[in-house]
Amino acid sequence: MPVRNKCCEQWLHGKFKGCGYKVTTGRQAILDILHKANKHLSAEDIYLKVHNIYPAAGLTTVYRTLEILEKMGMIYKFDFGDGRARYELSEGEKGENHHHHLVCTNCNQVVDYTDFIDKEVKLLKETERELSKKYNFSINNHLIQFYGLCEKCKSK
Amino acid sequence: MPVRNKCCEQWLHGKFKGCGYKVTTGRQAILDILHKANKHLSAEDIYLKVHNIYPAAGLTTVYRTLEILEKMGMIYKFDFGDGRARYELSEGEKGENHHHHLVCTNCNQVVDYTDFIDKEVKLLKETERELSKKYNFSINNHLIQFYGLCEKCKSK
DNA sequence: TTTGCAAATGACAACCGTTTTCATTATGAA
DNA sequence: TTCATAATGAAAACGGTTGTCATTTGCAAA
Ligand SMILES: [Mn+2]
Ligand SMILES: [Mn+2]
Ligand SMILES: [Zn+2]
Ligand SMILES: [Zn+2]
Repeated sequence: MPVRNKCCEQWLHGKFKGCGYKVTTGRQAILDILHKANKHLSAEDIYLKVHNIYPAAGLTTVYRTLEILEKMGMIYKFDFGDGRARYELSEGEKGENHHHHLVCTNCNQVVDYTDFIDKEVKLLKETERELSKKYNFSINNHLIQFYGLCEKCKSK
Repeated sequence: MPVRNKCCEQWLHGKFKGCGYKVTTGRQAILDILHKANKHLSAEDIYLKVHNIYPAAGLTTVYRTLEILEKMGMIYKFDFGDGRARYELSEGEKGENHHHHLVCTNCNQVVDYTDFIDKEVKLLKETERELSKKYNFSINNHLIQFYGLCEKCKSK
């Protein structure tokens, strides 16, 4: 029953109840792990960490919780090409933590970047608008990843 | 032994031999399917089509051929989130067929677009340059996908 | 053309991340 | 505290992909 982010508990309860979900020990532990992690965790990564502080937890619950958290918009799910999904907190309903990725195709290291997003965002918005019109899509998200070799890998 | 793109055969032979690969009936059939397909095919899609014109072919060979074609830069491999990889011809070494995608999150329809790429390319190049410098990455590819609802799905 | 050998192949099994099943347990409203 | 129901964990199932291995094929050399 370890809940680190006491501040969020009220908000969490409200958010979960609003969606018809119960706030359980396992779910709190998983959210806590995601809050403390600054990396892109796989389901198993999360399972192992949760298991440390709450040994009764099972991998199935991790998958189920991640599924509803994604559905609620609280986390993002990514595929970096290594055969397992990665998860990352979106920091709220509006995705305040939205960013893009730099992926090393050799060692799978992933770098978040937000530095150049301002310029990008302008063009993305425009592109979204034009694409929406032309193809009759209602666009509500995008994925941008750059692939290459990280510092270590390119020097080999 | 059905080879539709006779024109490419010479070039194909050279390209394969240059990489130390043999030109086999199965490989030709797979490349032929990819040439004629204007959609994003899964390994099984390709297997079924190949099987029609060359019944001896097996799924394993499809996977193996796709792997070397990707390594050679002749095809792109994509993940649109439905649990299976999709493949698409890159039309040559330099990837002349590079484009971006619009993905319907409801029915998984995928639309290629190149219309607005010119403007995008300019910014992408700049972003790549800055990211390369800042994070010491050598960038050689990118993935851009917009997610939303297609015409049919948004009207439900 | 024939030969010889390494590369390629196909049937099948194994792999592994994820999902489903089902009997048991925990949550939260009354 | 009680109770209906949602959530859970263990285990099995699932499905796309990869590995194994005996057989076949491409193709260079003779
Ligand atoms: Mn990230
Ligand atoms: Mn495409
Ligand atoms: Zn690397
Ligand atoms: Zn759709």
